[in-house]
Amino acid sequence: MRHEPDPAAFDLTNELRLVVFRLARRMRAERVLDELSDSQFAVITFLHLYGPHTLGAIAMRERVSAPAMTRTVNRLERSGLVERLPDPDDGRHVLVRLAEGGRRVVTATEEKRNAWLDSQLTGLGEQDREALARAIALMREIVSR
Amino acid sequence: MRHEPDPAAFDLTNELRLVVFRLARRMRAERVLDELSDSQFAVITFLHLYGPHTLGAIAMRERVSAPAMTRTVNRLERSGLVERLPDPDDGRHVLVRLAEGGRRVVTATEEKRNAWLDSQLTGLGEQDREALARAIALMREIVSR
DNA sequence: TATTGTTATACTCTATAACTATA
DNA sequence: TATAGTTATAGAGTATAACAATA
Repeated sequence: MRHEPDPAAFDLTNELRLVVFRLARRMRAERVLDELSDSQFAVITFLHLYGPHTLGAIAMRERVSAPAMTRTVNRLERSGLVERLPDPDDGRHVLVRLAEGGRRVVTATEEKRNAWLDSQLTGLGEQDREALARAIALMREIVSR
Repeated sequence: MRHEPDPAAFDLTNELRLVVFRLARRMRAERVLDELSDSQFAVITFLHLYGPHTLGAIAMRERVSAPAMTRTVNRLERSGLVERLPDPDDGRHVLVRLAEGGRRVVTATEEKRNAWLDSQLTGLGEQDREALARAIALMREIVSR
């Protein structure tokens, strides 16, 4: 712990927290399918990033109960966005895999959000881009610890 | 639209999107009260930032229906986190104001999140801090457009 | 008449407990 | 016996429609 608090350092922390929440909120508003709940979208995004996982692993990652994840996966399966597969190594496991429809929703949403964000970043000078790249690297390090 | 896509610019956009979502998710995990739902916490955070608002204004800001906000405010009121006040200017309005208990929850959560984030930022060099400050300014500009 | 908020009703998401199938 | 997932049940969040109070 720091014994002499540094007001400038605190401001940096506090403002980073605020702006990250606000930007995340703004980007989340860029949607492709309004019918898809946040929980459902979080699952297909996770599967798109990290590949097929067992139902329990997804539930743990999303910090919801197994029954809640069972229902979320049921909805996604009925909508054709994910598939259930048997695990050849352990008959108790259910592997959940992104289906073609799910992949399309995730990529279309990513494209829409990137397009919005990109439009906000146009016209940035080289120094701004470098600062942003450095800040992104710092934030990546923080979240991957 | 850009006719010759710039791969480096795209990477910057894409990685900013990803890291902002991840950092927001990680910070959101730093909680004070597990019993408080996301909707409830969003309301008291909004009231803390922007002061008392009518029920309808909060519902619009949070993009939920008025009946949904009525119920959320009911819970918060029963928990002693907010208060309903009459609007002297318009008898149809209900002003919702953060109560002392709500203020404590918001500030304790902010402090916990800032403490976590600050601990992740310790040891940063001057150049990193400058890059971060510049990136924060850029992101603030984006969200306030 | 139009607006603000609440109540009525129905559906979704969530959790805990009980159950089934597999290890 | 222990573990992974599903089903049963109940509580909370959400929406639309109908209503009461106020402008």
